[in-house]
Amino acid sequence: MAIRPAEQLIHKAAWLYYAHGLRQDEVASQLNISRASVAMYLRKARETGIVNISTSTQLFTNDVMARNVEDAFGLDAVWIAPENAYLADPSTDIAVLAASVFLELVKKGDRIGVAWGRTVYTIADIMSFADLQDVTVVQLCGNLGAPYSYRPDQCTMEIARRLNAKGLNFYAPLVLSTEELAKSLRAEPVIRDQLAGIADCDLALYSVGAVDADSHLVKCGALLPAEMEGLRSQGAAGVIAGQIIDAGGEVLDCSYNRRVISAELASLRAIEKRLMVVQEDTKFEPLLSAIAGRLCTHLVIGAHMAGRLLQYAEAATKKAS
Amino acid sequence: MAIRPAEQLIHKAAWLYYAHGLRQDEVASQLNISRASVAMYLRKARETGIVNISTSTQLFTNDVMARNVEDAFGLDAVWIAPENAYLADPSTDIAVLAASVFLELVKKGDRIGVAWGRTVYTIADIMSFADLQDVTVVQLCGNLGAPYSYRPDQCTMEIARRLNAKGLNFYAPLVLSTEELAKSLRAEPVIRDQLAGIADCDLALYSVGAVDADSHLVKCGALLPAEMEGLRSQGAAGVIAGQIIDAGGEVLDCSYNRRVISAELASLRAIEKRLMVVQEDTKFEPLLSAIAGRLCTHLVIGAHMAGRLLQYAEAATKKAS
DNA sequence: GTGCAAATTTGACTTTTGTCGAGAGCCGTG
DNA sequence: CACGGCTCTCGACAAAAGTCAAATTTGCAC
Repeated sequence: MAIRPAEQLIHKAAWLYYAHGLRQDEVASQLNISRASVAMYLRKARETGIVNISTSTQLFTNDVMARNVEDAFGLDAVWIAPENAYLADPSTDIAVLAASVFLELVKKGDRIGVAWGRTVYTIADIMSFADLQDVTVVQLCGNLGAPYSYRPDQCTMEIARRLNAKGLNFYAPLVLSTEELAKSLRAEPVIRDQLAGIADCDLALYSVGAVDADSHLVKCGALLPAEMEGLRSQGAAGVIAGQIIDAGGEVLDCSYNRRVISAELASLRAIEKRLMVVQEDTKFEPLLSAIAGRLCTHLVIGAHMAGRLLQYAEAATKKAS
Repeated sequence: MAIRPAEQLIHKAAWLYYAHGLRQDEVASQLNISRASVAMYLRKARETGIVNISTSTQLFTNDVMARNVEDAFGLDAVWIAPENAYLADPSTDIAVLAASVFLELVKKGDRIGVAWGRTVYTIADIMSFADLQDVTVVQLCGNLGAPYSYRPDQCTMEIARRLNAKGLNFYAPLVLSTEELAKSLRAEPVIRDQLAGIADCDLALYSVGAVDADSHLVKCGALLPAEMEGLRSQGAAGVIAGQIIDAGGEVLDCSYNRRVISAELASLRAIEKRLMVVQEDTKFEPLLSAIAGRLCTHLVIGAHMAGRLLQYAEAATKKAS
């Protein structure tokens, strides 16, 4: 794509307006266009990441509670969205915060792994645009036709689009009907390369799923409610990138997991920054499992969840002493 | 400085407005303050770097001319401000561009070396605020009481202030009256550490000075016009961080240079990214010397200067063939 | 060339934002 | 405790930015 003249104009308008601080009508007269056009160009500039407006997330890290959670669970960084707060929809607040944190963690040239779920898609949806060069977004797990609009490949592609980055999709289903087929598929060069490339990521973005009938795996038909219940009694504690993990944060030994095409937990752990975002309060145990399995170094949660984590940590300390 | 309640409010207002996209009156009602206060908080948020508005400098790197200059002189990156352009004051444009480029090059945790001069001070003055954590700004050369408001230490401190970074000043004059004194001073632990720390910088920001009666060195009384003229006939071609360099970009062997307290050129060359900004068209030869001495890897200049550079490169190529 | 659809641009209008002086609250001081 | 000096806050007005339907241009197939 060559630099179209329109693009040039957007750049110039954005430059004069944001860098030089001219008013829209001044920009308009400099470029010999109407002010309305300038307004439109500026909107496009914001939407395409030519200008970047980012707010510091300091407010949320400076929180004493965040520090405590970091210390108690040995995490690199924790952000806590105040839930009692002044917003209509508190769960959106976590996603907005997560999007800001995510953008703050991304560096030029990074390779980013993205998993799938309602949370991740919400983040992708509200994330502002940026113009990162040389960034690659890779999908962490296979695809699943979802009844909703957030399929794994869509999460990946949407985030790639927002960052002006390259998106790398997984050309495989998340779960297959037999273990043999899954094994063969994993051996396919295309898939194998994709799986191997996951460990090279600099940053991962995912949430953790609950093991219940409301799970996406159930809603998307990958598992029946009864199967899910069965897995739970076998020790299933959470869902990471489409895989079932136990309370220790390890892959549960079950047929389902063997039929899944997804990132190996070892590959995920090889990623330096693992950003986990948890919106729902019901995901307390799944989150504990993920932390236990060292699947998360950076965490974005709500104030209530943070409270529960600290309470849990305190109880554990007391018992130990 | 503890987090004052006002600061907290600024953060919240900025967060609701910029991250959540609420209108000012909505923010006002959420926080139970008047809309006028919100507007004021938002201005403060922008001024203190709590929110960051940055425009992509792509427009200027994508320029064909910039690419040509990069290739012709083996530079890592070149930005060219269009001088024929739509702006009242073209020389400001270079400084504004330089400030944007500078902010784009700075990374968290960086150590930044800053020299001194009208250009550098102009950049510091128009640079927008940012909230970089763990950034250190160090002064590249000794101090000089200037008749203007841009003393070396002020350049350093102003940039540090804008970045919300730590500023490290040089507690020494730029030039001493005897070589012996300069030598002793350089051996002082405080000064020695400072000088040694320069090579550890990740980024340097400086301009190059001309060898004439208009030079800062003359205006600030470090050198008499006649002395400057004398140095010129001895091969002086430019001024870098208060030192005289020859056409090859090496330190000129002269008494003045031996009396100066400033970064060694070898230390400067050890800095990965050396951002040089040249506003005045008269600094053509000095710039060539600086490039010859590999004192610049990243360059911000005006279109006219770029034209002269390319013309020069072309002539040199022709002569060679 | 001609006609049509899509994209772009514009002027007029509405909404949102910036600004300023007045007034309220706060604190150390005489 | 009254007094200035200080900062913070507010209401009202002016300025700027966003929006939309209509007009214009552009691109393209025929």
